[in-house]
Amino acid sequence: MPTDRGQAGPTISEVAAEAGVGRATAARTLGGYGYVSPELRARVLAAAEKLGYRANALARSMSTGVSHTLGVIVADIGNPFFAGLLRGVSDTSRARGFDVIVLSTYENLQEEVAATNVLIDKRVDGVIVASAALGRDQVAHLKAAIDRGIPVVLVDRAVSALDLDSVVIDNRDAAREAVEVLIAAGHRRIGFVWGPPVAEAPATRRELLTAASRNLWTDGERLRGYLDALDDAHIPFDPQLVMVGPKTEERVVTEVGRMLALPDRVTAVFCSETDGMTGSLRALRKAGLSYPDDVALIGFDDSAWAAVMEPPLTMIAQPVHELGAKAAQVLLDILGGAEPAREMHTLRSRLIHRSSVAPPVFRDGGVSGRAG
Amino acid sequence: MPTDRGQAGPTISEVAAEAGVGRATAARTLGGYGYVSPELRARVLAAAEKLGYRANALARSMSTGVSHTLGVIVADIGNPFFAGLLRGVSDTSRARGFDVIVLSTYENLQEEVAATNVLIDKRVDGVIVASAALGRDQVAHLKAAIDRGIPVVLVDRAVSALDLDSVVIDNRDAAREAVEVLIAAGHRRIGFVWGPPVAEAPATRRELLTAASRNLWTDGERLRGYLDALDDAHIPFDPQLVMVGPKTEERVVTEVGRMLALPDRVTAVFCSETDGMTGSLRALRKAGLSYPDDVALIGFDDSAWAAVMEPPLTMIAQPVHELGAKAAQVLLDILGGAEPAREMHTLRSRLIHRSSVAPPVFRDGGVSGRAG
DNA sequence: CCCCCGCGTGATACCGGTATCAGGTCCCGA
DNA sequence: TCGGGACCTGATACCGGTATCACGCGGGGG
Repeated sequence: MPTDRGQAGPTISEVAAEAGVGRATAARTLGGYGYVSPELRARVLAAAEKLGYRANALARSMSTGVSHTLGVIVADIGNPFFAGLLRGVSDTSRARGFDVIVLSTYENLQEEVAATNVLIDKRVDGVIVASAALGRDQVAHLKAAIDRGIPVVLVDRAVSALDLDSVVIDNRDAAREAVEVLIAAGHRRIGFVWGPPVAEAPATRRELLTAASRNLWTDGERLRGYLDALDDAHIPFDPQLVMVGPKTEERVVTEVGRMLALPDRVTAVFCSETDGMTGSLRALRKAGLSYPDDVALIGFDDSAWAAVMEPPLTMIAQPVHELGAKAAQVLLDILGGAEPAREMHTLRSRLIHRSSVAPPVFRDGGVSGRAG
Repeated sequence: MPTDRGQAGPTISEVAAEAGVGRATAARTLGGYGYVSPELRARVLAAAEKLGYRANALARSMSTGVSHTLGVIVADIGNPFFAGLLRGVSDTSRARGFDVIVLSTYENLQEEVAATNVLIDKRVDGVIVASAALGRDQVAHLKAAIDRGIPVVLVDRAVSALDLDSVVIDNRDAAREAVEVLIAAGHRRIGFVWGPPVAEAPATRRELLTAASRNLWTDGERLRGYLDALDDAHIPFDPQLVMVGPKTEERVVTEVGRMLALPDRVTAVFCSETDGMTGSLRALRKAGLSYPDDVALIGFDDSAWAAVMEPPLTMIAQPVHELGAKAAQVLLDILGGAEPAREMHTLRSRLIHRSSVAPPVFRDGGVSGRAG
């Protein structure tokens, strides 16, 4: 069926025939390489225009070995954080002529491996990944990509077992700063809505740190920041005040409710993620408490909503767009021939002071902290 | 440099050589077509395993003509609405073995055309697009894709000039229902945070409708729903109560502020998008007003935040994930050989009644409506 | 006047798969 | 014993580009 050919659009040979020149001449003209006399060039261009010629990028990639496509692997494309990051990646790569294939892993390493294979098969030029990998035994898929000559840049999460460029924010500092603000306001019973899914609640600080190292890099860093601030203020660590387990809003509600019901209850809560903040707010309401007087609040991931809450919430804003943009830039530079720096590019987050932090109030019949 | 070959991974020929069989035999084994004796099959498989063979999807696409890749064109990948939609697309297409290239247009038709061309060039098997196109003169790029045999499915926005499958929500009904709720509560001065960028504020209902037809389909539908509800209740339309122009949060703040400052001020506000609601909330606070008593509020695009506001907000929840999933499903079915239905698949949105709607209060020295 | 060189063009070998088809082997029946 | 057919296997022509190279033609120098 010659009609089928019309379907998929004209090829370079058809343009050449139409223009009455050789295939190679048409190819040189349309491909923009080699020399073609102005006269023939004009004829080819006219023929291409007439036929509506568009180069087949697949065929081009076959012979050049470059696809002008980047692969991006994130936990969840539907999460506003990753959506913003993706926008950063997408904006800067499009500006340099690259397109993006996005794959979500839902924090599942199997999916991450599968995603990597898909990208290898599709011969992307480079990969940006927010990896869930931790130990040396979990990075084989990324190593495989690199071995095949596909540069990999990590984003949002560093992976110590891999010596790669990674673009992250100062998670530890950000968490420490937030908790310091809480401490400076006089709080000593500070709950932490954390949430890596661990087998059982860690009882000691050591167990907690172990759990942290077995989980997402960002979570580990934020926990360390929390601990840093406590240590500096000589506030003893209390395992009852950190929530572990899946970070669903429902669980946050019950867990924060628990911390609020403790005899020596929490007077401040620090949330490690957006869902943490909305969950905490529900828990507060359920307990008939309000902020900032009954409990002070700081959370990760600012949004337009946080600013219109009454009172407005003090939040940590991550530079989501820049995170993605920088990752793309580093990767594109490597593709452009730059030597990989294999370093950690740390972007600064920003603590936005609004009105959800106030000093703890000492209620009748109870002391809300050991502050003296 | 034979080392370069090692870089990109082994080819089928190398596997064949390693296994000591012909290229075609290795291809049949690895490609899973034709017949190969168990013995040779085992040898090929072993060789492939040993060499770490992965098929080059580009080469495969070249000869089969299918890329197992879908193209998705949205306004803004960073927008939570599209991010959720994209997740729906991505989930269902991955389940069927398709991957996704995402392009953002930022509501710019030029970008949409460019995006379409990129997808044509990369030979995607199908396209899902939330198009900004309106008239017959703005759909050439989509027609071109279809002419080349690439099926197109519209999502979120229908395009009347194109007879295609489109997956949308009941925008008009949703808007009408929301405004009806406001009217039922006794409101007659109902502001509409709308927002298509029009040259100058339309003074009449007719001008407004004209403006609507020159803008995003969803916006037009929502405007009609607003008007429907007003008509049914015999409430005269007042152009002062609908905000036009770019829907940035800043503009919403000033525009809603204006409506609030009117002599016969607004007692309820209906917002056509997330930014509309946060902007309205800021405007309220600025005016020293609160909801639901001073002004009732209903907005589009529910989020976890709307539920934790105090009082919680009554919102319209769009089935974002389903929107994307359904679009992907329709497209994939067409790719699977199904005849395009060329119909409008309308998904139901849900009005979530919370506590931001109350009857208007009649204040000292002024009547807030003509309700008697 | 002829040769050589350079320029412009077209023929062609890739890239790495798919898919068709020719041909070799082996077995069976006449 | 020989012919025919079924069954495997491998050679090869695509897909649509890129890039190398050979060739023909024209002009300038010896």
